[in-house]
Amino acid sequence: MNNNLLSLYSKCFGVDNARQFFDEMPHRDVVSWTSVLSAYVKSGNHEQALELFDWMMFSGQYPNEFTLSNVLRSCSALGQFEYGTRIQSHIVKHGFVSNPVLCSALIDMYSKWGFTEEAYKLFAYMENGDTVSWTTMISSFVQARKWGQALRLYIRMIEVGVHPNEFTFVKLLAASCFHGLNYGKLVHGHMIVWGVKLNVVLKTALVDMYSRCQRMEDAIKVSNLTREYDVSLWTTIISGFIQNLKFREAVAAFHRMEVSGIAPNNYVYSSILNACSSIPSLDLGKQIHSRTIIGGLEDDVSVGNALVDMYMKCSDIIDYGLRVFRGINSPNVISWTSLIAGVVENGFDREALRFFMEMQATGVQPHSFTLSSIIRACSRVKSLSQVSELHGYIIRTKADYNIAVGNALVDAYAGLGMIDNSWRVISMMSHRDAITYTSLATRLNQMGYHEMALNVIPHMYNDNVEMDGFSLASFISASAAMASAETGKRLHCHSIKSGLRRWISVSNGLVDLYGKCGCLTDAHRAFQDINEPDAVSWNGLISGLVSNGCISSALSAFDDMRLAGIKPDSVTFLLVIFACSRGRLVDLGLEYFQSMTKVHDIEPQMDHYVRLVDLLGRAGRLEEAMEVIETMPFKPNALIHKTLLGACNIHKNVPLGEDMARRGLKIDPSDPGIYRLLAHLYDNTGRSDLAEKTCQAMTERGLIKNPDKSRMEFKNKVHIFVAGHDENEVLEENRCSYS
DNA sequence: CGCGAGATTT
Repeated sequence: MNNNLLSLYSKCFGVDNARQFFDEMPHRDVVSWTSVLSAYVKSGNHEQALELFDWMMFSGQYPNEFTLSNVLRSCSALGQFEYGTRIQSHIVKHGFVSNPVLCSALIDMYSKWGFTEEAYKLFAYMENGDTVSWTTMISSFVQARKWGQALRLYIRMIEVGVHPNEFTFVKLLAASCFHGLNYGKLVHGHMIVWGVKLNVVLKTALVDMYSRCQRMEDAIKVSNLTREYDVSLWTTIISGFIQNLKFREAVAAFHRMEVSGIAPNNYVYSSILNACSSIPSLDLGKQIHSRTIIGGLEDDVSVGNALVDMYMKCSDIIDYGLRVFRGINSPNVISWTSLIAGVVENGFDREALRFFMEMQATGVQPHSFTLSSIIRACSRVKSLSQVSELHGYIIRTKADYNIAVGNALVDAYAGLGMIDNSWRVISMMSHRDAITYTSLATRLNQMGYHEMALNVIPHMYNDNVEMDGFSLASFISASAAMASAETGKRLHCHSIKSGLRRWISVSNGLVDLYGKCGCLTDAHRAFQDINEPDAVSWNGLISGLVSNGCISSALSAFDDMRLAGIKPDSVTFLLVIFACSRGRLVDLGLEYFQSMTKVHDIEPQMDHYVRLVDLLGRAGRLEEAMEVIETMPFKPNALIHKTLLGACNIHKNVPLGEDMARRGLKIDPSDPGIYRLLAHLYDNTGRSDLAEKTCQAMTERGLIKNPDKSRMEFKNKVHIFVAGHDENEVLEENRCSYS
C-alpha cells in the first residue's frame, strides 16, 4: 500500500513530496527505492538519482533490473563513464545480461558516449534482439554519422524478421537523406508498406528529409497529411525554407504558426533570426528581437547567439551585436564564435583578437569554427607572429583541428607570402578538399605567381580532390594571366565535361582567357555560351576587344551591354575610357567619364583619373590633363605622373615631362619606369647627353630595368616579348601534367 | 518500477 501511495505522490505532487514520504516509510523494498529513483530520472535530477542509488547499495538493498535501467540512464545523461561500467559489471555478475531491456539501455549508453563499436559488440552479443534494440543500434550509427551502416542494419533487421516501427523510421529517414533523395523516398515507401502510423514526430522527420533533399514542395505536402502540428515541426519547416533559400516563405511560415496559436520557443526564434541574417534584413531582425523579449526569451543562450549573428550580419555597427552579447548570462563557444566571426566579417580584426583573448580568459575553449575565424582575422592584419602563435596554440592544446582550421592556416600562410608553410600545413592535414587548393591558388594568383597556381592542379589531381567552380575559375584566371591558351583550353574542356561551365565565374574566366590570348573568336563564342551574362562577362568581352585593338567593336559591345539591361560598373568605365584613349576619341571619352557620376551614379576612383589623364595626354591636350591632376579629389600617385610623362613623350614636351618625372620620383623614388620614360623623352628631343645622365642616375641608385613582358603562345611554347630586345626569349612551358 | 524517435544558433 505504501508503494502505491509513493507512486501516487510522485505522479501528483512531484518528486520532492514522494521523497519526503519515502524517507518516512517504516519498511522499504526494492520497488520503493526504484520508484523514487525513477521519479528523479524522469524529472532530470540525475545527480540525485545516483546519490539515492549509492545510499540504496549502502543500506544493503539489492537492485533489480528496473533499478539498473534507471541508473544506466542517469550515467548516460551525466557522462559518468566509471559509474556506468560499474553498473555494467553488476549486470553481468548478477546474470541480467539476457534481459533485452538492460541490453538496449547499455547499447544506448555506449552510443551516447560515442563508443559505436563497443555498442555494436553488445548488440551482436544479444540473442533475443527486439525492435527496441535494433532501433537503438540504428540510432547509434546515425549519431556516429554512419548513414550507410544504419541503412544496412535495417535490411538485416527485416531479414531476421524483426519489425520496424515509427521509432525506427524516424532514424532511418535521418540517415537516408544523406544518401540522396532516392534513398529518402525508398524509406518513405517502406514506411507506408509497413503501415506505420504517421505521428507528428515521424512527420517532422519526413519534412526534414525532403527539405534536406531540396524538395520543399514535397516537405509541405507531407506536413499537410495530418492536422497535427507542434513547435518542433514548425521549426523544421522554417529552417527547411531557410536552407532552401526561401526566406520569404520562412517568414510566412513563422506567421502561420503564430496564427495557429502555437507559441514560438527558443528553437523557432533562432531559426527565424537566421532568416533575418541571410536576407539580410535589419528591420525584420529588430522586430523578431522585440518578439523574443515579449516572449521572455531574451536571456536564452541560443536566441542570444542568433541575435548576435543577426546584428553582425545585418549592420556594420558591431556595437549592436556586442550589446546583445554582453546581455547573455553565460556565453558558450557558439556565442563567442558568433561575436568573433561577426567582428572579423566587419573588418575589426584587432577587436576580434581581443575578444579571442577574453574568451580564453573566461575559460571557454575555442573550437574549429572559432579558430578558423580568428586565423582569418590574423591573416588580414598581416600578422605572421599571431598566425604562428595560433598555429602553435592549436598544436599544443590539441585543439579541435579539422579541415576548416587547416584550410584557414593554408590561406593565412599563403596570404602572408609563406607558400612553403602552406604546403607544410597541407601535408600535415589528414585530408584536403577543393577549398584547400583553391585558397592556395587564389593567393598565388594575387601575388602574380600564376605558374605556381597552375602547378597546384597536379597536386589536387593526385590527391583525388575534385575541382569545383571556385577552383576551376582560379586556374582559368591563372592561365589567362599567363596568356597560356593551351592550358586554358584543357581547363575549358574540363569545364564542359564536369558541367562546371554553368558557373558564371568559370565562363567569365573563359571569356577573359581567350581575350588575353588574342583569340577573339573564341572569346566571343565563350561569351555567347553564357546564359545570362553579367557585368563581369561584358567587361571580359570588352577588355578582350580593347586589348586587341578592336576599339569600335569594344565600344559597340558597351552599347550592347546597356541595351541588354546590364548596368556598367566602375571596371566597365576603366575599359571604355581606355578604349577611347587608344582610339583617339577624346570627346567621347570625356563624355563617358562625365556620365559616370551624372548618369550611372558611379564615383570615379583614382584609376579612372589616371585613364582620363592618359586620354587627354595622348591627344595632346596636356594642359587639361595637368588640370585634372591638380583638381581631382585624390592625392596624385606616381602612376598618374608617369602617365602624363608618357604623353609628354609622344608630344615632345620636355618642361612638363621633367616636372612630371620630378613629382613622380618624389612619391616613388624607386620606380625605374620614370627614369626610362624621361631618358626616352630626352632622346626623342635630341638631348642624348641628358638621356645618358638619366640612365646613369638610375643605375647609381641600384634600380634595375625590369620591363613589362608580353606573352604569346605558339606551338606549345610561350614566347615572351620584351621591349628593347632584339631576340625574343622562348620559354619552354612547364606543362601541367593533369589530363 | 525499466529500454528506442523530432526541431535552433557559429
